[in-house]
Amino acid sequence: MLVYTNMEELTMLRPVVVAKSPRYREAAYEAIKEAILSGALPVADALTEEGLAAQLNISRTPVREALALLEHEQLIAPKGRGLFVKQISRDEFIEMFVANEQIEPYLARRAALCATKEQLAALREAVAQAKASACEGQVNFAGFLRASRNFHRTVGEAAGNSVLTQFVVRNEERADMYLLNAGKQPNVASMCASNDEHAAILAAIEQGDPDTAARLVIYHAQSLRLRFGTLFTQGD
Amino acid sequence: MLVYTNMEELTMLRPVVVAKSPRYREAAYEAIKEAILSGALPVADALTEEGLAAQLNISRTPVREALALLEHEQLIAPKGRGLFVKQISRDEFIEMFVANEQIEPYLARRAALCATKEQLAALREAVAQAKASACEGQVNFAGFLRASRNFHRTVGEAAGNSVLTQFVVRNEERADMYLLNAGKQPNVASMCASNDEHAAILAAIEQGDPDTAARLVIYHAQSLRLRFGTLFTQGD
DNA sequence: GTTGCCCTGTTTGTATACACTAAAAAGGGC
DNA sequence: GCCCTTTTTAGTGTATACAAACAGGGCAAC
Repeated sequence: MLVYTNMEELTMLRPVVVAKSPRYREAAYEAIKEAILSGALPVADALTEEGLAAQLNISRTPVREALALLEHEQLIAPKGRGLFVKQISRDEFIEMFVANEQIEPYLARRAALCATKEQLAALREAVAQAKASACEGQVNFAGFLRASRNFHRTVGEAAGNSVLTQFVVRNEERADMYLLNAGKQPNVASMCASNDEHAAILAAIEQGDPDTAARLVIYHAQSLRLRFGTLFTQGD
Repeated sequence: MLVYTNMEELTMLRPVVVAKSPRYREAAYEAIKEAILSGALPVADALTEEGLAAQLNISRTPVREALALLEHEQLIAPKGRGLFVKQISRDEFIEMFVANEQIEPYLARRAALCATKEQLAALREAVAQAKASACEGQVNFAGFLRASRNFHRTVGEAAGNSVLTQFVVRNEERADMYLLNAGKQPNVASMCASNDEHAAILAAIEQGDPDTAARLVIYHAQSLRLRFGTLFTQGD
């Protein structure tokens, strides 16, 4: 009862060890979110409380609470009968992109002024992880996106604004869902280029150069717009 | 069972009629959130599931789910044993203030370009409501804050970015909690001045003047900083 | 008087039971 | 064979039951 065993057939949630003080709600929340963000849960299938509970080897109650949180976060949404992994629309994707564009230059600027040694190390680690997922050996798109999110999260933490950081990360989670599920997997070259831009931002932060960091973040956003091509029309 | 009756002694949640399709979770969420944002729930008292359930005349299950959502939203937080209305710290308040400062000029600019007639009417209504709560008759601080939030929410909706709008509104909800509970009630003159600035922003939006709208929003933020006085140090 | 321990009551966290709803499936008329 | 009606059934929403954790108080020992 402490570990959910993946005995079932449908989805493959990553094994999760539940903390000793049993908080199954948290564990279910993490496990389902993880499954969504790694693309393991097909968007077509309904998420039934009972099915998830069986897979996690717990009762419906904490699963239900976890689903309520995920729905609140708009990672899942009711559609007809049942809850489904949310199909992010193109318009929502653009909204989230624009939102982060407004915020991230500020965060990068602050990060260049405030980042600690540990945060710089975490940024280097995120860049390395993304590189490993995209540019070395087998391509792992979900892993690349996760590493990218960690990069942005750490920039936000370094900037010392947890409110903005959480917002940016949640936007990226949902934007990544769009990319994962909308058949928009970019080619390896794009992923590596994006990560190179992260590396450049990191360098500016390391040198404590807020203007360059902000400028590179804006350049990064412009590059992404070019890569996403037809998603954006001029003027957005 | 359809209406919670305020028979109990402790708090005074506003009467809420539950929708016909009984979704008590939603009703409980709205009722508790409403009570928090109107200052009816004292921050000192623990929110017990059973107590709230008794007041709402429903069982613990939907109350518990509503509390989980509110905790996720950081309107309430566990402290020792039990959940409490969250005491927003000065630092968090500043974070939220800075966050909105980054975003609202953009929203005002877009609103000036895109607002519909209905949205302009809603903005006028919000300004009038705030004026009525602050500058006419008995002062109603919670009502003033609610009307201000409606103003910002409508600007966001007019800008056509629901992601940013929700973020801004949630920040203001929590910032207003700080103001409500930290003994920071400004005087009537400040409230009226703030609302006059809203009226000026509205005028710029009505005239379809994005530059002026954005400039006035920035001025509004600066004015708020001055009114909050010692909360901010230079350089934030 | 103080300190440590146990007991008790309260509250949470999870499981389960039950009612109701809506989708799916079976069956019958045309 | 197709469409409409009826029945079944899968799944949700809520209530309740139960176990475990924790706080507080009382009591005894020092």
